[in-house]
Amino acid sequence: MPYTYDYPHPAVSVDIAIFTIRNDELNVLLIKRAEAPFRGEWALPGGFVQMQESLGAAAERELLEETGVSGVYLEQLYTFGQPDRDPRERVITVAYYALIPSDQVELRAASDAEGVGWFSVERLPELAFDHPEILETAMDRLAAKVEYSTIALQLMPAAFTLTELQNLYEQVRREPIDKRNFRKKILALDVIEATGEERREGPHRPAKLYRVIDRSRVDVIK
Amino acid sequence: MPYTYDYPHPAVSVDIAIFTIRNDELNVLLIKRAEAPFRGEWALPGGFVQMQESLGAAAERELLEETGVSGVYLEQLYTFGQPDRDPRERVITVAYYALIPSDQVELRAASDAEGVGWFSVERLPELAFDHPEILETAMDRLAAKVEYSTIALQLMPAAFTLTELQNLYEQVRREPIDKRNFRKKILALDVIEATGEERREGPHRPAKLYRVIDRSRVDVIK
DNA sequence: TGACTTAGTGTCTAAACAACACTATAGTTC
DNA sequence: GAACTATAGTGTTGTTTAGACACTAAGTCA
Repeated sequence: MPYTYDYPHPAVSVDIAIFTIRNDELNVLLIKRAEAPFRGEWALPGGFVQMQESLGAAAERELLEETGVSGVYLEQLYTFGQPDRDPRERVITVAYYALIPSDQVELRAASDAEGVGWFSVERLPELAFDHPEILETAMDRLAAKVEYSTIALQLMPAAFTLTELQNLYEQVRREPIDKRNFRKKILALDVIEATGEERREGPHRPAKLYRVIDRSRVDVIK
Repeated sequence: MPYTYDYPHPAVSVDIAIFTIRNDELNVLLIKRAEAPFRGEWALPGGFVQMQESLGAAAERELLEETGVSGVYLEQLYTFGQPDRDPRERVITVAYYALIPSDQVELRAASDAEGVGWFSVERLPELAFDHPEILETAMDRLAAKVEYSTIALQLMPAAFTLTELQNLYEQVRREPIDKRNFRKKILALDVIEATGEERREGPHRPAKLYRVIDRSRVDVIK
């Protein structure tokens, strides 16, 4: 059943950079393309926007399909529309990025399901289309927001140590942070609290565990 | 000549919030709609993206058509795609905003040409479509960027006084600024310099004039 | 020449940020 | 059980930045 218009229309898709933390490293979810173009190459998950759904709803739908999660941090990133970015037809893509707490990652995607994989942002494969540019834009946005908001907490699991949190900040910012200054600052924000538990692992002093006080909030700081 | 696709495609447009300063007030350019829907109401200038042009090129084209200017600050803002935002068909719009130095405004739009007008952002008319939301988003972005960059200088003419510049900051931020602190801070950035001229107007001490050192640069500060 | 109006200038206090090193506590080894 | 190892945890000081605050300067005009 064909759809006909008086003048040409582009296709519109959403693509999502889905981040989480695995093995203390920032990871992004990629899909192995099963069809041409770029068959066999890795790409950001995405799909076409349905006519009756909003852009945000399309992004949520893609996120749910690929990871099984919903209700996590999801933000529109940028819209990419170079005329030749897809060799088949003109496709304009509205890119989003999502942050998933590392304990909410479904086994479906976490296990090495065929054609889906988590990749450390330090060791990315070749990407299809203009997805390298999209992913770079997402990482730049994330790095910028980490500086002036509490967005990084959206990646933390239900309980975590301050060392793990500092490690995330250091990865995103790509530079080391002083331990004492970091703890002073993050605790002064009053956005995390000690759970009272601690984690023992290895021949050294156990670390206190913390939780995010209000997961639904991302504060702008300063 | 109809264009046919196997599945439905939305239309894609760009809309631009074009800002300048007129009479010491932040102004935005609006177009009076000549056709339905929202005939006779004011709207942001915009149009459909051509199949062979990039999104940025479409925005530049619209900007040039409406104001006669090019080469000014132009940035993608956000993409709006609620399914019902246009009653005719599904239209997804990629919004941009532009900043025009107040001495580059062409008479065409500056004069009260039929169907085009500059409006103070303090006294806006009713707007068509979801353009109130788009314009609010643009003003929020501008206010945010003024805080941490030198973007405000993109609105200043070739020569201006520090009082005029401070006045712009106060309007965008919607709160008064201390004159001495403002001058200290802006001069310490080393992005403007005295022209050596001064402006005499009215029964009081003349004001020194300044110019932007490098118009093409927008620095992120701090 | 005095009144009026906007331009222009400096100091002090408080807060935020950056640099910096040692003690605590668990597990493991001998 | 003493010594070793590895990571957790903790304060102070100097520097920089931000904010509060009031008077003098230099034109025009009556």
